[in-house]
Amino acid sequence: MTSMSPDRDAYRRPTRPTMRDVAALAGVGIKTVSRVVNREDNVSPEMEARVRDAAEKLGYRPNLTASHLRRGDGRTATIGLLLEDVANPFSAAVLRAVENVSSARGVQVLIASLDEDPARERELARTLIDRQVDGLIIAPTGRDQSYLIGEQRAGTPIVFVDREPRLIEADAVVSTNHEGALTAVEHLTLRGHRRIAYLGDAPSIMTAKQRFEGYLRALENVGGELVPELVHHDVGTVDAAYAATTRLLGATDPPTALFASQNLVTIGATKGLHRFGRQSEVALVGFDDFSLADILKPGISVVAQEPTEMGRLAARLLFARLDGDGTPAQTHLIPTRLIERGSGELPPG
Amino acid sequence: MTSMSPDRDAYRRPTRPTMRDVAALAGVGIKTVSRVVNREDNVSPEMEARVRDAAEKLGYRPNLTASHLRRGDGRTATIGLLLEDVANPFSAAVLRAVENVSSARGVQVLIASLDEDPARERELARTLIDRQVDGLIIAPTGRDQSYLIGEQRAGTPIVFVDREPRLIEADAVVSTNHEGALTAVEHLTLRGHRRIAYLGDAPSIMTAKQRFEGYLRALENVGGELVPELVHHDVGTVDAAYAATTRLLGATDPPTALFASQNLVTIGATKGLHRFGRQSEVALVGFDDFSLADILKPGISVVAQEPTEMGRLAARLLFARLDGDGTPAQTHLIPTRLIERGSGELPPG
DNA sequence: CTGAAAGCGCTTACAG
DNA sequence: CTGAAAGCGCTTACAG
Repeated sequence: MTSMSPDRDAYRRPTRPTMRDVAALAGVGIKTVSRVVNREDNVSPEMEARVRDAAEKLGYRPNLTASHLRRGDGRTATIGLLLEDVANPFSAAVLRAVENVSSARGVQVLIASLDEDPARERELARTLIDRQVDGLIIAPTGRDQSYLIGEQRAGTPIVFVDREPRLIEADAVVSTNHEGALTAVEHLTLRGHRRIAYLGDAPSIMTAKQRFEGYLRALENVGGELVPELVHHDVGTVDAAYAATTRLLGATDPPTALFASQNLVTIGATKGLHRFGRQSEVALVGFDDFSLADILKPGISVVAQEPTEMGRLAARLLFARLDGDGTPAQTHLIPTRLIERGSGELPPG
Repeated sequence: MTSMSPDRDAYRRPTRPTMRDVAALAGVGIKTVSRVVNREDNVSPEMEARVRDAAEKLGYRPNLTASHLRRGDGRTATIGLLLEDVANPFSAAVLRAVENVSSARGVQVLIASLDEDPARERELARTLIDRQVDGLIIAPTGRDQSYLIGEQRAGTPIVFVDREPRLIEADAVVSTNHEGALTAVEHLTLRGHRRIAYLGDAPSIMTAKQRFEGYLRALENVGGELVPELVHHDVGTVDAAYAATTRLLGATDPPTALFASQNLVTIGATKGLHRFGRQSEVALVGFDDFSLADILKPGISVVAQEPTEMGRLAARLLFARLDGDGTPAQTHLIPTRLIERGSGELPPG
């Protein structure tokens, strides 16, 4: 005999031993090997020893993919996680929390970044479902997730994180975006600021829109009016925020305070302020906390989110569905928390 | 007829339509459905239309898991990625780079964090391989990866990233740890520092050991001697580094400079220096760059790594193996780069 | 251009 | 306690 499973010599990938090979070497039926591999009862110690020896000798490893295909529940012990950008600290914290909950259950996580591309969102969601993930956690980027209704009905639970579902009913875990932004900007108006600039993502992104509306509400509450020159939408990166801040500071009538609607934007704004030495003159409150915000001079005041808590809850909700939870879908609001560190407490010019 | 694939009504998961269901509805053979789904040639437009209609009507989605099982090459278009902690910015950057290369090839990424737990490393590596990943990229935590030799021989290519393989020959992509640390500490000795503290991970971690050796070499080069009180091993988190820095600063004969051997440690040391207002007196050079290091006062000088480049190269090497590359395994050294920002240029007290 | 039969590696459902 | 047969959803290898 020259090789196991001889028919497969033509394939590029070297042959791996199968249960059949182990059974043949041990001189037992394939079902007995299956029993030993799966630690089922009703195997004599002698049989078990023979099977284990043979498996060891061949370097046998079970093919989980084949096993899942045949198993009754159709489960693969894999979930999919679609986030904006896994390299963003917020997304990375969500990912890590989801991983922790999943790994405690022996479930693996397939991840992908969407980069604000709705076409990519649909394609990746479909691909993951076609790969038989047991469930999906998604921070959607498009304005319509109705394409997931069929999958949901077909039994794949879907949980939204960070951003709410649109045109589909599903569990969701999101920050109190409107209230958080309102709190942040009120913190500035309370100190007398009226010329408060807004820096944030395109309002097509729901969270950005909600935060912008919180900003508007805070202005309204003090009878302030929207000053178009102070509003910068489509600012979603460190560089864009830096550039926008530079422009704002160079204007004839610059703002006395900035509200930055997400972590990268806050960092870019901070860099802009430092670049022109204005960090102790122009106030700044950011949405979402970030590393070292407390060490800068002044410290950066933020409305902090709870990405770890959000990821953990999203994963728990998903597994609850997989465990049979049939209660109506619900949106879970995770409160934000104002952290005063100095930059948000600076008085107007 | 009340349901498709009637035998499966007993299972918890609602039934999904299969190729058989589509074939039955379209009134064609299952192989014709397979041809249409896989966009093979030799299908009449009429047949194709009937199949597409039926698939659409049923909401049919192909089961990629079953497809992979039967396909000749045994590939699943999935790779595994095992990193220290996906929430660490270094790991997150590696992950994102691997994802970019993979997604361009239509390959999905299964990720997991190892948390410096060798048992977890072995278990997760095995699990991923049992799930039929096409290849594995790993930043190992244990001191022995010989357990992977069998898998490697059986055809699963393995590429190491950040940390070199031990007791197995495989491709690797690592930073010039020794040289980088040497450069960092020489940068300090050149300015006259002799009492230079070391803060870093347990030397059982190869990269930490190499960086520590670079530190030692730099001291030797100026005839300096190792001062045990200045060496803090087993410092791997922000909090631990903060605590160690606090102790160092409170000593009767404190160091004039610090070398921090990774990003979290540098951040913790920075916090410690700021806490006691010593950031402009005690010099600091960190290994691995981090966000906002340039905005702090003084800016934090670092020896920067290239996590994005490392992840990209690791993924490319893996796919080259999958494409048949049979050249000997090689370790690729990615140079580090000293960035002067102020903290590393402070003179000795 | 089309489809029936066999099989991927495993588990289920039985029979002994 | 053990194992032969059938089948998970699909593709391969053929035959027409």
